[in-house]
Amino acid sequence: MPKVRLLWQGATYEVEAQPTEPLYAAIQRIGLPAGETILTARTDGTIHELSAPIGEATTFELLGWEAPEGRWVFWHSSAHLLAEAILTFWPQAKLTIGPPIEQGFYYDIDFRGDAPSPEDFPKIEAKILELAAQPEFFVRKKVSKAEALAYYQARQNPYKIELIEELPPEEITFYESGNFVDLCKGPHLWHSGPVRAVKVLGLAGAYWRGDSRNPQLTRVYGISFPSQALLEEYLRLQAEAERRDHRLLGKQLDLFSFHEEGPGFPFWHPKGMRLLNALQDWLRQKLLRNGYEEIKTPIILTQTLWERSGHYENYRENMYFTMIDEQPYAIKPMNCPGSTIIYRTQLRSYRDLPLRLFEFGLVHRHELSGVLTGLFRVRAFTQDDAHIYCTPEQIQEEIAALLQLVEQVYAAFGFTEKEVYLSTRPERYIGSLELWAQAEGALQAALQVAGLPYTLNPGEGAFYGPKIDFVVRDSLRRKWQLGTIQLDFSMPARFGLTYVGADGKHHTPVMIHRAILGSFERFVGILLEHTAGDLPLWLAPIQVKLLPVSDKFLAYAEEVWHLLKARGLRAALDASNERLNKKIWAAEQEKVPIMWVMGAKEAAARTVAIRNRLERTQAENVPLETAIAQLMQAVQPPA
RNA sequence: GCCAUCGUAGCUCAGUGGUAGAGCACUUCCUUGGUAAGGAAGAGGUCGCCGGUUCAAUCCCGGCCGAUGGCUCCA
Repeated sequence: MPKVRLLWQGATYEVEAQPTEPLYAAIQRIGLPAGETILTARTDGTIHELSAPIGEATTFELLGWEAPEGRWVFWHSSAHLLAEAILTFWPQAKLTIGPPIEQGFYYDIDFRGDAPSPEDFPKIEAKILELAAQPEFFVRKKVSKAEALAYYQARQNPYKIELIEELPPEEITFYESGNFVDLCKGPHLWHSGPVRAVKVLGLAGAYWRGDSRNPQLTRVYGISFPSQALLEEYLRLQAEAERRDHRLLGKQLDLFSFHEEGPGFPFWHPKGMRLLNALQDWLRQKLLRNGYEEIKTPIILTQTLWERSGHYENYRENMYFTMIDEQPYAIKPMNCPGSTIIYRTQLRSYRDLPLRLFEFGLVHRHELSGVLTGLFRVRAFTQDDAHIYCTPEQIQEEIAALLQLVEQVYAAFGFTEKEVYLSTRPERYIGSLELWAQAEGALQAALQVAGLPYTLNPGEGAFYGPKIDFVVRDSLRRKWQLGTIQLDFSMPARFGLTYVGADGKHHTPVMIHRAILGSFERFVGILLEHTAGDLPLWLAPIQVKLLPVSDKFLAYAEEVWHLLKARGLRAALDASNERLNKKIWAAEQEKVPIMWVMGAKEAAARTVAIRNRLERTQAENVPLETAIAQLMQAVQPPA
């Protein structure tokens, strides 16, 4: 009898098995939890259902909830349960497609004018759990095209018929579970037993095949879990994310606002500017220490410049245009063309390279009205942009230095968990194959030297060069793409940039576009959600708030206030005629990290009582000079 | 841009075919209070904008503007 190897939770099992028997039988024979915590399997890089015959494969990696493939299959089967539940209440509904997604699943359904509403969600959820508990076995059935068509013609479902018409006739499969049958290629769970918690999340309009000329369907979103505890954890995270919404925090902390007078264009309030400036000052100093020079280029430049750069051809829909003295101009959507103009102001030698020019450049982009979202998607933003001009040989060293810089910058905000993506030459590209090979090799080598694990995205690079993208995870483990490093073989040539090499001849430099935070506006939004508004001292708009116990001590408080301001500390004074409790409460609402309470004792002894919000500590009778020195120390930004 | 929902005081929200309310914030007064909201009074809105229906519209209808969620995850 042939043997197969099973890998499960770090252990390897060998078991005798017939090629014709289903995988779950072999798994069960050695006492492993097939169909319970084991959800599916992988062999040769493809998912192998537990109910499928073992076949010729000899090694199976068994996958549970922790594996993305495990959840994928879990949610795919859950989508079938959702559809089955819905058909029991809305028998007239026509199913279309119901795939798993990154967080759950959905099913697009034509309800024929009688769609469910959120009040119906509980009964749908209850029905799904009832079906799941039976449990239902997912049985794969190969059917002929004629059978398949007949089935859906009888059910008057034009969508499924359309799908079937486009499928290769020999590859049509149905999945049966309970009384439910669905056209589906799988893969699925062996049975529905592990589905123990489910939530219908919401409804959305979606067009058949994503085309607005097609009928409008109702998309029902859902998510399911193998335990109630996991569902509750998910709901807790959702609620937490809602609580941390940067749009609410921006209002609560009085940082920025949006108005009809400028949709998608943020208005920064005084406290928001303090934060934004602290961020920019810090990064500016860091870049200057790292071999960069700062530049600033105009916001409005002639249209001919953008024609030359290629933006007019490729990016026009996102650009704003204007006329000056009857000449067409454009508002810059990117900073690179301006940077190249500064490069060209001198004859550059290879000795000048690499030349690192950074610009906190304000760019405007016409985003579709429907996608604007707080600071995350705006129509005007400030990039922490830089362009590095170097020789092809210098690429690797420059990238290595950049990787270090990126690491340091992210660490300064507590973004310690990051993912790196390397995108390589696409089908449509410019530049020589040799240059591409050298550049991709340099990026790869730099990543390897830095010991950074990365995901390869073959063919996903820009047409003008390969790139590295950085994605960080915030405190709720949500992903945010921040930085990007893009090699550019196109623009230096388009703008005729050259440098004189050691051989005395002119050469074309390579241009590295790079942003670390991406945009300051978006980054502030991410930082607010990451920290729930509890910004670190070095960024806090108000670092310390002075709370006199009564207005008898206002004079002392004002004196201290001036001392703090003179030292460049961001201090505020609560001079209101309120009780201490109220002042503390108000400062808490503002999320002020440090409060100094001062009353009779303090005024007499020239001390302060320090309340630290984040550390939840209090210190009494701290001499003023000591307190100031401590504070000066504490507000120091990271290196 | 498309679909759905929403738009009432600075903020969060309640409400009605007969020209509008609460809490917080704001102003004034009382209180001078020691670690998360002291008390009282007052002021504040052409109910997003434009048009229509009606004796009468914040409410019903249409258009526009804005916000929110979704819209390339294809059995």
